Amino acid sequence: MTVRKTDTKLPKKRLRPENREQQILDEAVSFFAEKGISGKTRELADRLGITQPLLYRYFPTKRDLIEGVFEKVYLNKLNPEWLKTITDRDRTLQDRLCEFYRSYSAATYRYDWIRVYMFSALMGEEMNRRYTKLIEKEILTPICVELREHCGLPSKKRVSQAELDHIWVLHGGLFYFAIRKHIYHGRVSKNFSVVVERAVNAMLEGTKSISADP
Amino acid sequence: MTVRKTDTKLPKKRLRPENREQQILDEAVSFFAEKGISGKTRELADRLGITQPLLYRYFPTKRDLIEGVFEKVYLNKLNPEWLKTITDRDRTLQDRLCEFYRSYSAATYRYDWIRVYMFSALMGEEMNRRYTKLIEKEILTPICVELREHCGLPSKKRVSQAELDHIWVLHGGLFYFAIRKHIYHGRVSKNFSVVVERAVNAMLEGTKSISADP
DNA sequence: ACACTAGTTTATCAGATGATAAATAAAACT
DNA sequence: AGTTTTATTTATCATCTGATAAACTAGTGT
Repeated sequence: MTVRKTDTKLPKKRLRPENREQQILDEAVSFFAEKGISGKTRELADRLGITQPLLYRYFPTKRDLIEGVFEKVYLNKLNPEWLKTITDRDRTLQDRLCEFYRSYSAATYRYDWIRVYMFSALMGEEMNRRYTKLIEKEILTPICVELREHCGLPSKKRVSQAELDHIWVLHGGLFYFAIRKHIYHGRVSKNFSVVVERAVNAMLEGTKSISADP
Repeated sequence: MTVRKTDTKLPKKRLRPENREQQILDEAVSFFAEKGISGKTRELADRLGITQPLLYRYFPTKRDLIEGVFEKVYLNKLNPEWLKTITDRDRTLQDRLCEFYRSYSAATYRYDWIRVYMFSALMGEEMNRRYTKLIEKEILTPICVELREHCGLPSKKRVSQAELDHIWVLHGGLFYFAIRKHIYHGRVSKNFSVVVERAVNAMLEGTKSISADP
């Protein structure tokens, strides 16, 4: 069977190194997000419309490419605005947390991000643990402090593991929405904001309520 | 360098097919949970102290072995007692949910289970989607019904996606505890029961509270 | 127009890996 | 004990896959 060359194939344009590297990295993120880290370099090259050895001009080993993908996904994902939002006591905590999760989810609850994140976590990548610790320190601990204030509790002692775990249930519960969507491919509400509002509202009211009596 | 045969090597006992198959399957679960689905058959055989071709006597292909692992992990994981616990209106909902999560977490929040579950999900395995739907139907929907009762709301209409998503935040939030522990290898509280109690209590109180005013 | 530079392809390797066939030996049977 | 059966190993294959080297050619400068 003869192959008809009727497809609109662009006359193989050459790219400048920096552009080609970016192009490869972009496609690699979406490729490995879909296929997992054991995705084959030849298949990635096919998607890019280039030959497999060309990858090795820009990334000496597959591991280097994967690391590029990880970096691209993990890097600069902590927006300094978030801490400001969370600690802005001129607004209600409900309001602040909803805005934070609106912004945070827009940044991270994406197909590529969620999946690469989970693949790297399963691989035991150091980068993942570092990120989780950073979230605890820069986001969850401040939320715990604000939560104390919201519940009318004193805030002298260090935020405990129990307090962190309590807020992790909300944080992880909302993250799990993205897992259900992008990893389980299950049915989820279209409007995530509504889910956030309800969950945050219930958590705040509930936590205040149970902090009162014992 | 000569190898000293000083190791206490048992004189290669033969197993009956059913025993050997079970032994392989048991080790395969823990092996693939750790290494992921791209774990090599030779390495698995090494762990078992057998040769790699022997695996193929019991499982014609690697895929068959993996499917055995999936089945072993997914099968019979839905305890009929759970539904009874959840719907037993002689007890407080707080009490019922805490007991359910105690039992549910003991059954599923295990290193092997959580990881194989996540690997299979990332592979887009049908088994995973089926399981998730089953959880929604047999566990989460009943909880939503009980939650309506708990909040003094009427329960005529069908449980909505919004209601499911709300309870998914709790369910996923608690599941996320296991993800943090077994996938992220992060620091978590020793006593999961305490986390459950607090989260369930806050959710129930909070949801009742926000169901009252609007 | 010619030569040079460097981005890209072609050809190929070496090791890994899933899988198979034949040889071996432990257990079971007579 | 001798024979048969079959669990297990040894040897090996075909293919895949990450990686390398050399050939090729589009673009650039003179």
